[in-house]
Amino acid sequence: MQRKIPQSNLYLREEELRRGIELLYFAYRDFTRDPDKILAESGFGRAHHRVLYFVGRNPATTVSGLLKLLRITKQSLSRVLGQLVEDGYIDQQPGTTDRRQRLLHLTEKGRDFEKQLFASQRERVARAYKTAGPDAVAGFWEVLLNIVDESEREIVLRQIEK
Amino acid sequence: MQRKIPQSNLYLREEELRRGIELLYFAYRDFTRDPDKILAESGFGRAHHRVLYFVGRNPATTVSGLLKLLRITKQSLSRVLGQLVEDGYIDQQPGTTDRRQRLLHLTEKGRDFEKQLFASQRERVARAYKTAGPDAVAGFWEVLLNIVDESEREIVLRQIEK
DNA sequence: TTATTATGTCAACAACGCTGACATAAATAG
DNA sequence: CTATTTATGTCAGCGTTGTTGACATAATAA
Repeated sequence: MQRKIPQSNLYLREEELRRGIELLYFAYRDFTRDPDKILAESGFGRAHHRVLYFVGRNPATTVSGLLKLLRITKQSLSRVLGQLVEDGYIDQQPGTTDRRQRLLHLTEKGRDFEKQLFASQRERVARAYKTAGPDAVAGFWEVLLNIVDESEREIVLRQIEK
Repeated sequence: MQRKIPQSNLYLREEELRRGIELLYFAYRDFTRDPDKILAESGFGRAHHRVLYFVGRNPATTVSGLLKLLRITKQSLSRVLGQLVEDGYIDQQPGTTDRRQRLLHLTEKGRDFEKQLFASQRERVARAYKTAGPDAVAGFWEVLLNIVDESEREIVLRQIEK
């Protein structure tokens, strides 16, 4: 330590940190634009998207599983989940070993809708990946993962390695 | 075209696209957590943060300048900007050439507060940069920039190269 | 049997997007 | 010089989505 001061640390200057902060803001803003538009047409919002997305990715997940993954209150989740169940996008089955649980699955309608939402983001992300190239994409993942709370990283890793 | 199918395109499979989508969600969620906490203590929200941030980064910007950068309605902006002005975080001066304009500046109070907010994100981002390394960071920027709407990329580039 | 857990529900509140309508002062065009 | 456009502000209302707090039920676990 203290031996050599690597010039590469220049990328840790305020300027570069602000660049990351700004790009994260702008990218996230536009990243949510396409699905938001589709959702609005069906009378849903971004929160519905998340539930559809993660139920689709984690079939037979439970309510508490979703709560841990999303880190929102059960009241918030209950509102959107209830609507999705009522409108036939998600279906609930009592757990087999623990009958208090509600195992969540997308219905066919839910799968179709999720596909549509995914497609709207897929294009944007695929284009960005293609333009930037595989090495950049690896860096993109790496930095994002390290921005996640350390206490959450386990959960996130388990999710993205599905 | 069609000659060789590069195996590197594997990184464009659904799995890798979903990984980006998920990491973007989790990282953004946690990325906003620290400032949100500080903001709440002062009775502000995320929207106030953005205004403070971009006024700080673009001294003497105008209301319409902010509107173009943030892409929200003037009514939304007006609400938060008004509070920040009233509470003494931002100060308005009539434009010199065009007296209809309100040139926006952070006050000292505003600068102090913005520094505090920035510090809370700086740590997180700096740690992520350090862990991932400079090449990863370059990729992170590159992919994020390409996720931004093409029509907005000019504006974003101008911003991040300040 | 008692305590804990998984889930749900009712109510209220705040932040922050949005639309729509109207107002004023200053700049600019004809 | 008048008419239009521009920069900004304001009032009112609405929808989504997060929050807290309190209470309820059924099933599991101690």
